[in-house]
Amino acid sequence: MNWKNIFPQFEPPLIELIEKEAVQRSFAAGDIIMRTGQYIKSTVLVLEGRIKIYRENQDGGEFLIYYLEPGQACAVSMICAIQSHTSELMAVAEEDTEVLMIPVHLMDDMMNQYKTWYQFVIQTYRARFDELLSVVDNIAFRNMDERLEFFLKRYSEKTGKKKLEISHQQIADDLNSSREVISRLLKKMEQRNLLKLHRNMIELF
Amino acid sequence: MNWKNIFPQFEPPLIELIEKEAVQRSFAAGDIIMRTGQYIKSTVLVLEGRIKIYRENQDGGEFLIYYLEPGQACAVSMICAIQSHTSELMAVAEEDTEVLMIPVHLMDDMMNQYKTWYQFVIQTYRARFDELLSVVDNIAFRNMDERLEFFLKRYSEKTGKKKLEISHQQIADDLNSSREVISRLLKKMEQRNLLKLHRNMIELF
DNA sequence: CAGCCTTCGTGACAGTAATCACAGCTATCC
DNA sequence: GGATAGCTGTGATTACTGTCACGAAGGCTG
Repeated sequence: MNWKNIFPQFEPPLIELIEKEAVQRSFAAGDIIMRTGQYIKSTVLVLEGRIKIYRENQDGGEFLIYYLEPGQACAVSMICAIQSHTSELMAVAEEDTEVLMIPVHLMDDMMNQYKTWYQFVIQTYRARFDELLSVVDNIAFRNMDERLEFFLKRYSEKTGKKKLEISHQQIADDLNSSREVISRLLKKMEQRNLLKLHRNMIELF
Repeated sequence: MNWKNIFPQFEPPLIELIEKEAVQRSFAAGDIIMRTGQYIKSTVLVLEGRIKIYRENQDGGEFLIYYLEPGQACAVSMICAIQSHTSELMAVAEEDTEVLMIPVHLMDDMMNQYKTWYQFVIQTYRARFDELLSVVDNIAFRNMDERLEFFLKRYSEKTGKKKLEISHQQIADDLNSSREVISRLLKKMEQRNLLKLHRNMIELF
């Protein structure tokens, strides 16, 4: 696929280098791209699809941090890559996903030689840091009802759809809550005329 | 003061540059170093003392993110600096504090020219990102009692003391909880023989 | 010493969310 | 069509936390 349209900001020599050295790879929906504690060998750029980045704790609980979309990159994989650390996060393909994997050992040179790459990396750091901060905001200051509204809004923006094909259980998992709580809150939102509930689908107004 | 000992990893030409261009500044305990929404003009390196970085919400709630110690730098100020964004966090001197302020406009060149600076910045990003992640872990997965234990442990490590001079109210603020809750939990911990309570002081065992 | 402020202890109550229990409903697969 | 599995709705109960109320104790100041 023609990935240059997805990263139009990259300068031609950088594109050439990536073309030569990077590996393109496909993941099916549900595939695990990176798991907690795994050693990182590549920086991941998303070309197509959607990747869910989440935190996992020992007793099976999970917690959504953010989604990665085409044109975005995994900040963790960059930072870890540069320092050869392991990842502290899980990454799973939410849809069928295409990524470009750039070997770690190229990172240093790329940072030095290609201004557009350097800017992209800095940009990525900041964006992820901000998203992480807004996650903290939400769990620290908001109740589940507000967090749920925020989640649905974000999900709709990310997928570009008003009809969200997602089950209550999945939402509960992402918010580290339980299905019953989410069902009840959704019901209340339906009564407030913010949305309409269907099977396996939530229609936002 | 001789700050070179605090950043021994910097290469000599970088030290010269900083010596020439950076401004050293003192803050008294309690001074606000950076406030939410403020435009950032300098990157802050901590020489002495301790800076508390926290998030503030509209109704006066606050939430501790992390502390900065001598030898550390504010990742936010770096990212924001490079991109001329505003800060989303508050920074307050917890003790009398000395910092070095490096004007924003030098950042790009420093990143390109000084390997040790580049590494320091990357290192800082990663460290702050990780700390932020552990904050998320705590509020997402842990109850107040565990969060309190974690807080006390971290506080003790950061100050290097077993006798923490801090009031229940201050702890409650940092954890975005209330004084009564903290008092009760501390009492329980005292009964479990983990610590001893005094006025304005908590003695860890 | 008397007044005052801050800190701390504790009981009572309320609201949020997690958990358990169970029932109905839809879709799919033999 | 009947069995089965997954999704949804709802009540009852419980645990945790935040809020209100009030009192006691320590320390500071005039």
